[in-house]
Amino acid sequence: MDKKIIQELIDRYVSVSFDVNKKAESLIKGQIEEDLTIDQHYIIKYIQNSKECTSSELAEAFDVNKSAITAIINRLADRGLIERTRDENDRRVVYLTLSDKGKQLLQKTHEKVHLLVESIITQFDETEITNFINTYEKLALILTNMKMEEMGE
Amino acid sequence: MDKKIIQELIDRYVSVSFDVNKKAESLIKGQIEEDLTIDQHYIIKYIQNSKECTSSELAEAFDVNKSAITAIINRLADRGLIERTRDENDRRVVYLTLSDKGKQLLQKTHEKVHLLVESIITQFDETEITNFINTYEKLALILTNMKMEEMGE
DNA sequence: GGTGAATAGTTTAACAGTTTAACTAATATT
DNA sequence: AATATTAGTTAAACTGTTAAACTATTCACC
Repeated sequence: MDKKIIQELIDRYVSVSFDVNKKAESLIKGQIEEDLTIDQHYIIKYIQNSKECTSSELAEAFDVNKSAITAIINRLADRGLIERTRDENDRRVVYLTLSDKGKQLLQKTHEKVHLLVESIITQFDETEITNFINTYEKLALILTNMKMEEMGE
Repeated sequence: MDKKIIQELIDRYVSVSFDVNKKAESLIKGQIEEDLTIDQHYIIKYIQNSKECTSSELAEAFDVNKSAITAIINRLADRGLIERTRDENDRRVVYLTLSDKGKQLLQKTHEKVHLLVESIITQFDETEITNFINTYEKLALILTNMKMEEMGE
């Protein structure tokens, strides 16, 4: 690839990804139910989609210290959205699950976000958006590999 | 478009964008100089690229209240990275500029981030990445319009 | 089988970022 | 001239974050 073209692509990518992230985040904020923060929403969502979720897994997934997770989980547990259950075989481990209240909250937000994303996605033609998501997923894979290499060092 | 396909695309998009954001952010964190936070980095970057930057403009661009910007700018000004200058014609307005120290810091990070993004981008072929960025920019445009409609309500 | 290392999670202190509301100072409106 | 609007700051309260020290449990292995 030509050097100049690469430089231009880099600039465009850096700029557009910042832009889209900011705006998408602010749109999602608008869809979230009842005073949940965006981080709390993502934590709840992750717990729902994970089979046996632990604090360590969350810390790994969100790339923060475990104590940051403890703080968030405490707030959500205080509000009755999350429940903690000790593993009977390994009593160090605490499994996190959503309460019914937590599930309901997530469900409402999930539907709203889906509608929002749908209203955006359908403005593209199918080939374009499919290609886009395919490349996006390749990018995710590359980033995962880079992170793993970084860990391995 | 078929309903099922749309649903699948939505799920994939929501999932992959979360994934890429988390990982990209953590990679960028690793490139930032001297204890700047990622928000501080983006603020400095924005000030550099804007002609006559004010707190109000930053608050708009980052979608937060002006008082949040004041707090960040205070910290950066205390460290001598940013300077404030009052507008002589409208003395309510304060222009924000980078000090030499601030510019140097940004430059170093900028180079590192560029190298990082370059090492990623060059793993794709030119057509694919160009198409990807084109679509990404369309998406940015759609989100901008949605935000503007929201404001207009 | 007991000792030391590793693991899961919590606590605490300190700080960054955020919102809301009240405020100051300057400019615009009428 | 009086009133409203605008730019920015301050203060209080909260969320998210790290680093370091801690508890409780399990693992390794001699």
